[in-house]
Amino acid sequence: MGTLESGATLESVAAAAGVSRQTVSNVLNAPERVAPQTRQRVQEAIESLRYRPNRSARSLRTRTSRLLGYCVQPAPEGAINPVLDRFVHALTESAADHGFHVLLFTAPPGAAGLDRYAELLAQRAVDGFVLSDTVVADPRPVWLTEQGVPFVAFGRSWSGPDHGRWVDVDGAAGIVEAVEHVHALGHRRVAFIGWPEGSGVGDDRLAGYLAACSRLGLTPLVERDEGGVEQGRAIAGALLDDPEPPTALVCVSDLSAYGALRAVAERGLRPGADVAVVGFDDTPAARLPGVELTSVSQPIEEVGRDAVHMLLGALGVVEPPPGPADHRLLRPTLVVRASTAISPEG
Amino acid sequence: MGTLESGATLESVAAAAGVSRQTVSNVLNAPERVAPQTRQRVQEAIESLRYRPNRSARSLRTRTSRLLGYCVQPAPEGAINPVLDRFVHALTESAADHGFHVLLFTAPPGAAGLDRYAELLAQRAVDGFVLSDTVVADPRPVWLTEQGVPFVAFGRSWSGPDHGRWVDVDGAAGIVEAVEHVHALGHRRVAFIGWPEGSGVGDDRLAGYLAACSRLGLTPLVERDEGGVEQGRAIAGALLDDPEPPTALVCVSDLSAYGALRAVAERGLRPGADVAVVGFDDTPAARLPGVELTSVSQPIEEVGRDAVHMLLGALGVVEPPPGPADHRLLRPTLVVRASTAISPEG
DNA sequence: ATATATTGTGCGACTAGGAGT
DNA sequence: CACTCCTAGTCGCACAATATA
Repeated sequence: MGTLESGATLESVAAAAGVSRQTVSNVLNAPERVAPQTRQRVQEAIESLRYRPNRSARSLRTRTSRLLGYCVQPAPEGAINPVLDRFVHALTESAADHGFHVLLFTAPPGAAGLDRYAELLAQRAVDGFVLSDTVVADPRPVWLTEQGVPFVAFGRSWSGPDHGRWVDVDGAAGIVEAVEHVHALGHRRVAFIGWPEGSGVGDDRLAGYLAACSRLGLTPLVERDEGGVEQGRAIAGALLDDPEPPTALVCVSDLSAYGALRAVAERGLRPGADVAVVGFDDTPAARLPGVELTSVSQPIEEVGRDAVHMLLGALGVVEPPPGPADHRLLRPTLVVRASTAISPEG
Repeated sequence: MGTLESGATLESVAAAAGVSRQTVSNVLNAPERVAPQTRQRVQEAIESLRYRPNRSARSLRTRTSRLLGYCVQPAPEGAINPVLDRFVHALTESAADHGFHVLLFTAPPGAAGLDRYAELLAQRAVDGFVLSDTVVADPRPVWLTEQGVPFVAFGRSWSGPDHGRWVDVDGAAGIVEAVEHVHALGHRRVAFIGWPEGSGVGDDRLAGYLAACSRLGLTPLVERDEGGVEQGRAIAGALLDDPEPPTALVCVSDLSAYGALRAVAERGLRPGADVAVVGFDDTPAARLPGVELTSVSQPIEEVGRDAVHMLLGALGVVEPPPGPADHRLLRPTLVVRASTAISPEG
C-alpha cells in the first residue's frame, strides 16, 4: 500500500494538532492570523501527515482551478519547427512557480473550435487560456474577450484592433538584423523570399526587409511562394539564374532557406562563400554540419514565461510586471553560421 | 458579459425542468433510470441553460479528476527529434475521447523528481500518469507501482523486471528491416554506428543489427559513440578510411546518420550511390532535399493512443483492448529515401 | 413487486461571523 | 478592544436509502 493513500484532510490534521479545521486552513492561507506557537504545531502535523490540500475541494470552494488551458495543434505535415516542445515546457515551468498547471486540450481550427473552449469554461475546468498558432482574423481573441475570459496569445491579432493580451516576437526587427548582417559582409544585391501576402507574420517580416533596404540604400527584390522547401528551391533557383543574380537570399523561414541552400548548391555555388542565405526560426536542422544555416532565433522560452506572467497578472495571482500590461514584443536574435560566413568578392 | 457566466447547476436545471437534482444527475450518468419523457424534458433544460457539470464538484464527490499527468522534459540541447509535439497531441486527443484531459507538469530527472509526482497524487490532481523519456533504472515505474498508482510508460524498463504497463517501439525489428533493406540492395559490408553499451534503447537496436547479420550471413562491424552529429561524422569517417570500407552505414539514430552523411560527402562519395546510410527516428530534417535520409520511423501517434487506452483500461474507464494488458510492442516502419537509393557495384 | 422520482448526506476545503481570553 | 481561535454554513455533485405511483 502506498504511503500517500493517507488521504489526510484538514479535519485529520486539525485533530492531530489539537486545533480546529479553520486554524489549519489559516496556517495555509493566512498564516499571520495564527499565533506562531500554534502555527508551528499545525505545520508539524501537516508535515507528519504529508497533508496537501485537495485540489478539487479547493477549486469547488474558491471557484478557481489553478489550471491554464492550452490547445495543442497537430504538427503540420513536413513540420521542422518543434516550437511546442520549448513553448509548452516554458509555460509549464512558469505556471508551476505559482501553483498553476497547464491543461491540454484539442480543438479544430477556427470558429468550429470555440466549442471546446466554451466547454472547459462551463465546466470551470480552467481559469484562463494560452493561445498559440494565432492566425489572421482568429476568432478566439475576439470571442474570449467578449466572454470576459482571461487569456494571453502568442502572436498579435494582425487584423483589426487588438483583443486582449499578447506576447509576440518582432519578426521585422529580426529580418532587419539579418539584412544588416549580410550588408555588413558586403552584399549589395539582397533578395527576400517571402510568403503570400496576408499572412500577418510574413508581412511583418517583409516589412522588416523593406525597411532595412530603405535604410541601407538597397534595391528591394521580393519573391513570394507558399513557403515549402521545394518552392523555396524553385524561387531561389530562378533568382540565381538571373543574369545579375542576388548574392544574398534572406528567407521568411528556414524551410524556404533549406530550399534556397539546395538551389545554391545545385548551381555549383557554395552557400556562405558565393551566396549568403539566411533563414528564420533557427530550426534544429540549421545547425547540422553541411547545412549550417544562419537564422533568426525566436526567444520561445521567454515568450512562454511572459505569457504566463501576463495571464497570472490578469488573474490577480501575481503582481503584473512593469511595462504595458496587454502586450509584449520580444526581439529575436540572429544566429550566424557558415551560410553567411564570408564576404563576397565585389 | 459572457453567455457562459451562467453558472447553471444541477439545482437550476432541475428547477427549470420541474424535477429534482437527482433526476438531472441520472440523466447524465445513468440515463436508463429515467423515463424517456422526463429525460427529454431534462435534456432540453440542459441545452437551454447550456449546463455542464462542474468538474471540481464532480471530482470531489467521485474522487477522480479525469486528468492524466504528463511530465514535460526540457528539449535537450541540439535536439532534432520533436517527439513531444506528436506524442502529446496523440495523448490529448485520445484522452479527450473519454472525457479526460492531460495535465502537464515538470520534474527534475531521476528520484529527485518523484516529489512532484507525489505532490500531484496527494492533491488528488490526477488519476494516473503517462511516462516518457524512461531510462535504464528509472525510479518512477518502481515507485509508482509501489504506491499503487495507475500509470503507463512510453518505453520498457530495461533493467530488472517490468513494473507496470508500457508501450514501446520494437527498435530491434526496425534495424533488422534496415539491414535487410541494404542487403537487398546488394550491400555486404554493413557497419553499425551505435551508442555506448547500457542505454537500453541503443542495445536493443544493436541486437537487431546483430540478429540481421547473423541471419543474412554478414560479418558484424560495430562502432560506438556518444550519439552526436560530430561523433557520428568522426566514426563514419574512420570506417570509410579503412582499406576495405563498409558500403552501408546503419545508424542508431538520425543524429549519427547526419554525421555519417557528412563524412561520406566529405570524401567525395555520394550517399545512396556509393555508400548507403540509414538513420533512426525519421526526424524532420531527414526529408530535406540534399539530405534525403532513409530512416526508421516510429509510430508515435499509435504509441500515444495505446498508452492512453491502456491507462484508461487500468482506471476502469474503458474496456481494456484485446491482447496483453500490461505491455505493447509496436513495429516501426522503414522510410526509404535517396540515401539508400541505388545498388552498389560489386 | 417494478419502475421511477425524491430526499438526505458527505466529499474537503474556504468564508463569515461569533466566542473566548 | 485586540488577538486568537472556533462553530456554522456553503460550493456542486453523486451515492444511498427512501417515497410514490
